[in-house]
Amino acid sequence: MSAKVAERLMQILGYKELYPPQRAAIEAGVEDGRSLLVSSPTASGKTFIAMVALASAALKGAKSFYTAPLRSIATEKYREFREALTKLNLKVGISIGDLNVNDEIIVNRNDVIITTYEKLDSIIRNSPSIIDKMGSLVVDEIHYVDDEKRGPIIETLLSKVLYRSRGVQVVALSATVSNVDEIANWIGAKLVKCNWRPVPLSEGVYKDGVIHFSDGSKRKVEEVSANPSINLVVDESRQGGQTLVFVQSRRRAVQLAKMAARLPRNLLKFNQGKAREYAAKILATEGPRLLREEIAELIMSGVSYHHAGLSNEQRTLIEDAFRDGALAAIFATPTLAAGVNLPARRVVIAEVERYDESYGVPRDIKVFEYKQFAGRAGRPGLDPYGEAIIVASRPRSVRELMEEYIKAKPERLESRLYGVRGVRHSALGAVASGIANDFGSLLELHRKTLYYVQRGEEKLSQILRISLDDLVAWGLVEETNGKLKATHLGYVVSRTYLDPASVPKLVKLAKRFNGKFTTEGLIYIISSMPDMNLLPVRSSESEKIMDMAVDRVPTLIDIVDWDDPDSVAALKTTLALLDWIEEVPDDKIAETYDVGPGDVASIIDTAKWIASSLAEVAPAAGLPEEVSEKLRLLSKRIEEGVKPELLQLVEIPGVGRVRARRLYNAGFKTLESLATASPQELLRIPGIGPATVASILEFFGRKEEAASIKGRGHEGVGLDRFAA
DNA sequence: GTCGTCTGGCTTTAGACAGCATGTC
DNA sequence: CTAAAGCCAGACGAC
Repeated sequence: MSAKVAERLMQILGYKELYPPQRAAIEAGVEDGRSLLVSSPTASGKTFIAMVALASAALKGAKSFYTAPLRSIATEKYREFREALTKLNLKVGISIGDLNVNDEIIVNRNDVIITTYEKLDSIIRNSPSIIDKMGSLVVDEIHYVDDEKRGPIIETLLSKVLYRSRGVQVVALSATVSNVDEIANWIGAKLVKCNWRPVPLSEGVYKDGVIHFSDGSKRKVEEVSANPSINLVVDESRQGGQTLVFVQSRRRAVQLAKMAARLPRNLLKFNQGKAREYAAKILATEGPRLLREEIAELIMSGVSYHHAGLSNEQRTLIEDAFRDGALAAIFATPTLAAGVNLPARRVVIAEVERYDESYGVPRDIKVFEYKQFAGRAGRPGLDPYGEAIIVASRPRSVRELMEEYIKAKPERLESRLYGVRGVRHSALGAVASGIANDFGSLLELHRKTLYYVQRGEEKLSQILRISLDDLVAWGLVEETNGKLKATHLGYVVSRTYLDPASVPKLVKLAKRFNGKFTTEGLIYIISSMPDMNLLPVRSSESEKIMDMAVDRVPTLIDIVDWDDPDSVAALKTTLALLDWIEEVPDDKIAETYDVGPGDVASIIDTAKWIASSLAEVAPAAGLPEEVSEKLRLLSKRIEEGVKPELLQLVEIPGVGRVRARRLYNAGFKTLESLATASPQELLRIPGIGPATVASILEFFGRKEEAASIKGRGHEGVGLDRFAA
């Protein structure tokens, strides 16, 4: 039966024939549990190969796992897999960090489980025996091993699977890189390498009004604007196609989008009706009003920008708008290249230099990154071809860029496990979950990393020794007679998934606070943890931050190390979070701290995770129980963005911080007082409409009343200015 | 003296995973 | 280490 899996999937998906890499993968034995490394361009059908592997193993009664670097990718694949695999009577589940689910239930109830890397790592930590039931593991975007931050997770995650079970089928999917054979060797996989693309790609360099394609052909572009990228957008739009323009800074993305929007109306082709719809949807999102209006206006002109300063909702809307033909172009930072599938006929790489923080100078992007951008060119089934065009900046010659990028081979993938941070994390997880119980087994386990394959035993052993010594010194692991065992604290830290280095940092700061933990003090501790992501501090800004601190958090003045930029950034982040839980409107926060709504959302998300994790860690680290309670409360407040008195009210679906405050101020201070409120009374409160009232009534089980309210029609969303 | 413009120096610069609880988009 | 654009202060010039 297993040999038929691919055929059955073809039928389900309506495929008539397979793409070359798919055929190659079948021939190589995906259906029979062979481990594979599939290296082929974007959109060459790797998802189908993943499906075949997952389904084949699951149909034999084993658990199949699919793991990816981003929640958005995981969600996209979840929908796709569920759609197809349910028809084979397989159950598909997803477990990622922002969904409220129990991993064990998800794993037990489903045949195919979709996760992010970290989530799968965490699942394995909590129950390593899952590996024994694992039939197939698909690791998507495995080239992420080369990522400074996330790479070590993939390596050590995979090392645990490879170490514990020789039978698991690992199907690794990768973009094209030069050392694929080495990667295949690492995971013990057969290499399926293929450069075939579903849509032919032509690559070129644009300079002084002419596109020089790599095949020698040229195309003259009318210079309607002073900006080369915009000329390329207009040129493509005239031919009826869409363009993605990749830039290397947010500001640049915004600026170019605005420039394009000022173009004479007839130069860009896009669906104006749809554009209006999406502009209205953007206006209805959360976040600063000015920013929403700015994007809405841009969309009305058929363009938008796209970067991580936007909220996820806004980003998704912009992507949808592009897919729907409402936009002629998107000007994006590299987020868009890494995320969900969003192809365009033309891709413009507006600049190949990017400022590099670690060196303090601009550097050229990698060939690999260029190929990732270029991979977005050409929509399968829609475009006869795709184009990737690099814009030559003034000092660059066409030939230089052609040699350095278009004709160049992508770089090797290098292990990033050289730092102690990743190894510490992995070692603690291995010891706490019982996968390793002495230095020997720990070393054995880490021999299954790419780092070992590339750097050898000596270096690995050194890093491991240092990491272990740290863990012992911090009281997370005990080493007696060569046997390793996690302490209670070690178990807790491992389970929370915090960086083990959080512990010494927490202990040190706790001492500084001398037993007095105020709300701002705790937020500062949260912001100082190694896992926190901090708001950027401009050099001209530190004085302003100091003034605000004197005013608002005088207790922190002596705690902050003013010479340490990270400490100042933690303070800035603390102030923003404090505003958030004091119910300052989010657009006000974004403005005060000069960041986008996406940045605010990001610190909130991280802070609430760290807060609740620290609540677990604190007692184990010897801090009073009351600190834990405060942290738990704080985590809730950060999640909802409210003062303590609103925590009850925000439990109601449809009631967030704003509506809760309105209800509270109208006298409904508790759930009890709301439970018996009359609908008419509630409707009189400004900002509380029929939909909200219905939701409140439903929450209290007053179904009939809720239904009668719902019947009264909908409110407009206040988007009249865009209504034709 | 006041206003407007030019210029040179200084500043800034991408992204985003993880816990817990509960029968799940 | 190989950039480029915004911003601001100060210089300069016209009146």
